[in-house]
Amino acid sequence: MLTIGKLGAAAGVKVPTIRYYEQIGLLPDAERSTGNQRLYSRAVQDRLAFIRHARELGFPLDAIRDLLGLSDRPDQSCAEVDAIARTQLIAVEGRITRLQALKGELARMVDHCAGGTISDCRVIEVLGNHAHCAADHGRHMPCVSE
Amino acid sequence: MLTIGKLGAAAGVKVPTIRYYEQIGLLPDAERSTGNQRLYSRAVQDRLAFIRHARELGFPLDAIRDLLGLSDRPDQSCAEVDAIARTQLIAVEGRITRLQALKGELARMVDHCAGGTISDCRVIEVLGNHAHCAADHGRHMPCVSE
DNA sequence: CCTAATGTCTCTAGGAACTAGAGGTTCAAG
DNA sequence: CTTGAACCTCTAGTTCCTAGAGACATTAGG
Repeated sequence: MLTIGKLGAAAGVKVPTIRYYEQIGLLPDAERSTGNQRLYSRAVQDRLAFIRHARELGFPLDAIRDLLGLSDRPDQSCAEVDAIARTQLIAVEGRITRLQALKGELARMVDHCAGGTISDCRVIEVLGNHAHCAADHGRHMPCVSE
Repeated sequence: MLTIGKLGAAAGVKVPTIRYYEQIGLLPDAERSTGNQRLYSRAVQDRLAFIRHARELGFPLDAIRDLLGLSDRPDQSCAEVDAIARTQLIAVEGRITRLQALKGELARMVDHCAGGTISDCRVIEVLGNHAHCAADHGRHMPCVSE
């Protein structure tokens, strides 16, 4: 059994964040030592690692709660998880595309910067170009940039 | 010239968010009509679209402020700009790396989920397992954050 | 065994980036 | 000229943490 500090170090999550996750029900109420300190099993460590990764990758806590809820009821069909994962996959691909455009522009600036000025900075155009958008906000809000 | 509502619709940003961006200095104080309503040029629309995209990609407002600064001061010497661009370039590369890791994991989840039940999916393991991380944050090191 | 350092406890408050609401004003269509 | 949508300011709430205060618990060294 791990103390909260060890757990946090192992999962890369700060101690107050762990207590916060418990408070909002994302982690179960921890067992306590005789001195009232929280103790955690390996299973909780996995759960926390999952939450941490999912957060890092942009899932809101509500979505994470859903995913965890699904894996807490292991006899259900995968359809729902599959749908969530597919949706997220498409969004992630769009993000990567746009980040690569931005990366290209930043790299260009760093290259061209040798001794000159930035009069030709085009970062705004690079990310302003909706052609690189994933489908997500293109559908609801038409891209009116021209 | 656009009203705030039109601008918001064009850029996919809610009206109160635009006023908030003005308040914190991310957008310039808008010109006003005779009736005191905000009016926006095409340049502001591009700037707002940029902010929106950058936010979507997970940049904090401070980083966006830096990025916008690159194009706001086109006559400035390269040293400062170069530093900002390099810093942001590293952040972008880190983001891309982690997103590619996520993409792989989501693809894994979709594969494993095909037609099965959740007990086969092992959702927590897939995202919780550090062995599949491209961005290495081993058990004892906190994940690299930007 | 005692003590000092470190870790943990609860609780409250703050911060980032919005978001929603109240109560009032302005604009544009009929 | 009226009416309803869109706008104004201001305050307060939301999400997801993060930091601090003051007190109790655990552990390594002497």
